[in-house]
Amino acid sequence: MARDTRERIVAAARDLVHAASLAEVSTEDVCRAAGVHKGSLYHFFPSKEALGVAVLECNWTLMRTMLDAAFSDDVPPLARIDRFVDRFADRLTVMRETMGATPGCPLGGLIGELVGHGDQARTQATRVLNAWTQNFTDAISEAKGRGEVGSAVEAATVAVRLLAHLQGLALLAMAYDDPQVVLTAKQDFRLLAISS
Amino acid sequence: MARDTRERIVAAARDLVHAASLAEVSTEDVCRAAGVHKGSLYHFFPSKEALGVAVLECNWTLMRTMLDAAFSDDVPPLARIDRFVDRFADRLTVMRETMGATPGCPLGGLIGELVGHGDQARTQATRVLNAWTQNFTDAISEAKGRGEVGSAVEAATVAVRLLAHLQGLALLAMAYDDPQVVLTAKQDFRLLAISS
DNA sequence: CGCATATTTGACTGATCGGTCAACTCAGAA
DNA sequence: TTCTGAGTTGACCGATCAGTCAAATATGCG
Repeated sequence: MARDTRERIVAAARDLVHAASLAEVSTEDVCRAAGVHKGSLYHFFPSKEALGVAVLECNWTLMRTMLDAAFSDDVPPLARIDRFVDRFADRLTVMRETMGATPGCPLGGLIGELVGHGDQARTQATRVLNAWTQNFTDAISEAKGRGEVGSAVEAATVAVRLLAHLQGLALLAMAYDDPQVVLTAKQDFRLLAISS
Repeated sequence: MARDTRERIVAAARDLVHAASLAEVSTEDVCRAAGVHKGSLYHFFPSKEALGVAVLECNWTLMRTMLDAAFSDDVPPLARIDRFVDRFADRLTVMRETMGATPGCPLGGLIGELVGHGDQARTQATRVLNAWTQNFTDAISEAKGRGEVGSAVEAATVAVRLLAHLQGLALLAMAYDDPQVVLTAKQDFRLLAISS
């Protein structure tokens, strides 16, 4: 019927997978939700795993959009990080209302699942993590130039820790069904970034 | 044949689940690995989900042992935390050699999966997280009494952040297939605990 | 229009899933 | 010795799984 079939499949899969996991969602579930038949799914994707990679790519595009908006340089670098945390928490809150429960990080959860699934999936997973880290690296680097964080700080190293911290908070937010848990990241990031 | 059948089932399930996820492991896989028949599994467990809860319980017992050893008061409180991180990393390293890849946290991964699976599972998951957090809370509280961390620090609040940080680092360790990633927690914990 | 290609259909496969069941074994109590 | 009940067996169930395929249809181009 339409040219957007592939996108509809990925979008449906994204929602279902985010509410559970790739392994818990069947290709038939995805087809039903997308209003599409099995053959169409396998016309666009060679395997379920490939669909999973496409979902990760889709989630990364959405995250990329959020990152670009939050990290734009209309405010000082550390404020950008705060802004990102706020929006990340907002998104968890919205999703909590949409589904019945707080989901985890749409990237972290899928990455954890795909990492043990072959080379392409693993490569894609680390690529996404590296790209995400880069946003933090840039912001911290700029803050360092402004003297807002100690000069002994190595931006790239700290950035990895910030990403890890956010991922862990997202897991706890899911476990306690409380998106607000991640907001503490705003203070925590400063503590992790200030000294080396 | 033996009275330890239930334990063999749980142990087999634990290994398989830790190397992948509960959803990716079938009851037949578990039975094969445990040298047991389907009926025996369902004699001890009413459902696959109940088996998952038992695996979480088993992993928690193992973690409890590690925690008791690491947090014994023969060294100052902050050193206990360091010791725990070292042993946690050691365990990931051993498991990396056993399987082909670095696994995530045996508790964190399963908790993330069980949280969306009904009341009993969710309750168990939060109970484990709370009990784990308590170890950090006690150590920080004692360090506070000794003046090793700022008096403005609320131990319980900081403890949650430490656990979150460790969980996030475990995810990244899995993604990058490098258990050493979690070792940075030793420095990070100090930064997170020192001020409030 | 006619033709080639891209997309969609929907029935189909063989394997595997979680779970059930009646029959069987065997240790221990009376 | 007999009885009992926990533990074990292995075949079996209906449902669902990921994936296939030939035929039908839509689309875009000359």
